[in-house]
Amino acid sequence: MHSTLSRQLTPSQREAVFHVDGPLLVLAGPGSGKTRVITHRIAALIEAGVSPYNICAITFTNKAAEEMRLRAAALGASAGAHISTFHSLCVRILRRYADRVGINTNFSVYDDADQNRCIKQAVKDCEFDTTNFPPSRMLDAISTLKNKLIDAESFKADADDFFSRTLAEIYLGYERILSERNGLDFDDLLMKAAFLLRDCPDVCGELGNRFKFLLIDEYQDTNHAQYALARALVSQHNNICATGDPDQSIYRWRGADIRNILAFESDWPDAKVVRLEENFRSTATILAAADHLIAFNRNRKDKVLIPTQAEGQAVRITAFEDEKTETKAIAQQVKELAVGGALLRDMAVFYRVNSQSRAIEEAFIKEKIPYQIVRGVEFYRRKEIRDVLAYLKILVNPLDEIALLRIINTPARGIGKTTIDRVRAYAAHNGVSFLEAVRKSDGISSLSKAPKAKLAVFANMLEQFKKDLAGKVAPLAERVFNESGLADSLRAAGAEGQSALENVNELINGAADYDQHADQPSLVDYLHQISLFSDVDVYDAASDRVALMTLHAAKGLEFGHVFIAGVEEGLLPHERSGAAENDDELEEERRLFFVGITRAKMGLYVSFARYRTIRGQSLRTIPSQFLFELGVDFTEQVEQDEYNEDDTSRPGPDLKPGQLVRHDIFGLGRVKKYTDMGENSVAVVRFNSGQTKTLMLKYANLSKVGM
DNA sequence: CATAGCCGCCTTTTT
DNA sequence: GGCGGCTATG
Repeated sequence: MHSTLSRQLTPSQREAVFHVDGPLLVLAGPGSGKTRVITHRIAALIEAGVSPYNICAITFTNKAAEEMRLRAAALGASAGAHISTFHSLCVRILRRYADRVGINTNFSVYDDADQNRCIKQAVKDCEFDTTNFPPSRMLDAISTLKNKLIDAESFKADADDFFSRTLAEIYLGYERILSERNGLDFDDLLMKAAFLLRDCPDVCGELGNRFKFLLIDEYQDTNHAQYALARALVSQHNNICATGDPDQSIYRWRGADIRNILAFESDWPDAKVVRLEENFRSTATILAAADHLIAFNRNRKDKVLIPTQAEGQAVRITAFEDEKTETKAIAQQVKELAVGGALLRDMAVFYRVNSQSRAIEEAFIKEKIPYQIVRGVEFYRRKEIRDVLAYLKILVNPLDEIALLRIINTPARGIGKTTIDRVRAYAAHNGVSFLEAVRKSDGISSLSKAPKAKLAVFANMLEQFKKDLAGKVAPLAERVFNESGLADSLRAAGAEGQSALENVNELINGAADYDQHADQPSLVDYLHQISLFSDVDVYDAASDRVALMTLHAAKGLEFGHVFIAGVEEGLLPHERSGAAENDDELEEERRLFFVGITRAKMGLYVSFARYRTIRGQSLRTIPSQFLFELGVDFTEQVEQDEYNEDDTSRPGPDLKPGQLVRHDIFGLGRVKKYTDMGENSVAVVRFNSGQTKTLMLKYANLSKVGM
C-alpha cells in the first residue's frame, strides 16, 4: 500500500515517512530531502486514514508553507491540512479565542517601527532618560523575556536590582500602551497563544483534538514560546514530528534555543529518531568544505555528511581589492556561467548584511544581468505603503493610535501639532481613544473653529470609508487611496511621486490577488497576513533572475551556483555578533556560513575584499578565519589576483591569551584569543579603551609588552 | 502650520 | 551615507 509513495525514497526517508504514531525526530542534514520527507509524511498519514483536517504542519516562513501545500497537493494529499507558520497559527488561534485572552479580534500586529514608537513612549512615561535606557535595548530585552514566556508582572515580581526594576517598569508601560491600542507585537502572538493554552485546559483540549498530528520543520530554530506551544498542542496525543539540523541553527539572537532539538529525546522519551545523513544536493567537494568548517564548532554533536554526488569542481576562494572589484567579478562569473548554459535563476549571491546588496546590484545593473533582491518586508516599509495601510488599519482597529497619528495630517490637511496635542490631551483626560476624541472634537474647548472644522471633515471621511469595510480589500484600498487625497498629493509630487504611485498600485494589485485567493477575504485577515510577511515570501523561484539575499534568508533554498561575498573578519563573523568575546556567538556565525555553503549544488564561489567601504570610509579588512577552516588551500588562488602590496608582511609574534600587547593606534591591550594560521595568524585583542579588535598579525603592528 | 535644514544615530541577522 | 526627528524660520 506504500508503493506509490515510497517509490522515490531511501530506506531512512521511508522510516520517517511511515512512522505514524508517537513522537518522531528527524535529524536531517542539509540537502537530505527533508522537505520531501515531510510532504510524503503528510500524504502517508492521509493514506493511513488520518483526516487532513487533523494535520498541522509548521514551517519557518509563509513561502515555505505555500510550497509545502503545493507539493502535498501534487502527491494527492487532498487540501485541508493546516500548513502555516507558528506566527500565522497563533494569529488564527488568538482571533478565534480573543475573548479568552482579553483582546479584540481586530487587533493590530505591530512591526518593529510601531514597536519603537511604543517603547519610546513607555520610556518617556516612566520618566527615564532615553540615553541611559536606550529604547532599542529595552525592546530587545522585552522581546527576549516574551520569547521566554516571562510576562511583565512576573518579571517585576522577580526584579531585584536597579536595572531589572527599571526594565520591569518600562515593560509594564509598554504592555499598557499596546493593550490600550489593541496591538500585539510579534512576540505577543506567540506568548499570548502559549499562555492561552497553558491557562485554559478546554482550549488546549480543543486544539489538541483538532490538530492530532503536529509536524514542525526547522525545529532547531524554535524559541521557548514555540516549544511551549508545541508541547501543549501535543500533550494529549504525543503525535509530534520535528525535523531540523542543529548545525543550521542561526536564530539564537532572536530567542531560538538549540536545546529544544537537542533535548527532544528527553522531552519525548519514546521518540523515534531518524537520521538523514545522505546529501543529494551538493558535490562531494562542496560537502567536504562544509564538513571541514562545521567541525570547528566544539559545542556540537558529531555528524557526517554523506555525499551522493560526484566530486565536481573546486571551491573557489578569491581575494579582491575592494567590494567594487569583488562584485564586478561576481557579475562576470555569472555571465560566464550563463554563457555556459546555466540558468540565472539557478544562481544566487549571499551576503551577511543587507547593505552589501547595493554594490552587487550596481555591478549587475552595469552588466545588464537580471536579478531579484529577496527582501520582501522592505516594500511594506515604504512611506506611501505605510500611509495607505495606516488608513486601513484605523478602519479595522479604531484604537490604533499609531496609525491614526500617521494619517491625521497625511496628506497635509492643516491639522498641526498643536491641534493634535490638544485632541490627545482631551482623550487622555476623558479616558477615550484618540479617534473618539477626534470624532468629538466639536466639544473640545481648547480648539478654535478652523481646526474643529478640519477634524470634522477628516472624521467624516473615515466614517465614509467604514461603510465599505466588509468584503473585498482591493476596492476599498483603492477608494481610500483616491479619496484620502494621498493619490493627488503623490501625483503632485513629480518624478518621485510617480514611483510611489506605482508602489501603491502594486499594493492594490497584491490586495486584489489576496481577494481572489483567500477563502474568506476580509480586511482584518489581509492586514494580519501582510504583517507576517517575510523576506523570502517575495522570492520568485520561477523568474529567471539571479537571487540576491542575506545568508539568513537563504535557509531552506538551493541553487546550482552560489556566491558568498564579503567573507571577512567583522562581516562574517560579524563584529556586532559578539563572536570575538563569546564562542557560542562565533559558532552561530560559523553555522551561518555553513548554511550558505550547503545551499550550493555544483559551484561555490567564496570571496572577500581587502578594502571595504563602510559608512563612506574605505577600511582595510582581514580575511575571515572561517576561510581557513574550509580545508581549501586558497593562498594560491589569492596570489593570482595580485595579492602583493606594499605591506611588508611580518611573521607574527607567538602570542598567548593574556599576553599584554601594544598597538600603534589602539594602545595597550590584552590578547583574548590567538589563532595560529602561519603568516595569516589572527589575534583577538581587548584594548584598554574597551574595544575588542580582531587583528591579522601580518598587518597590525602588535608588539609584546613586558614578560 | 508648513517647510527646510540640521543633527545624531545608525547597521547584523527577522517572524 | 541615509533616514528620522527636532528646530528655526516664514
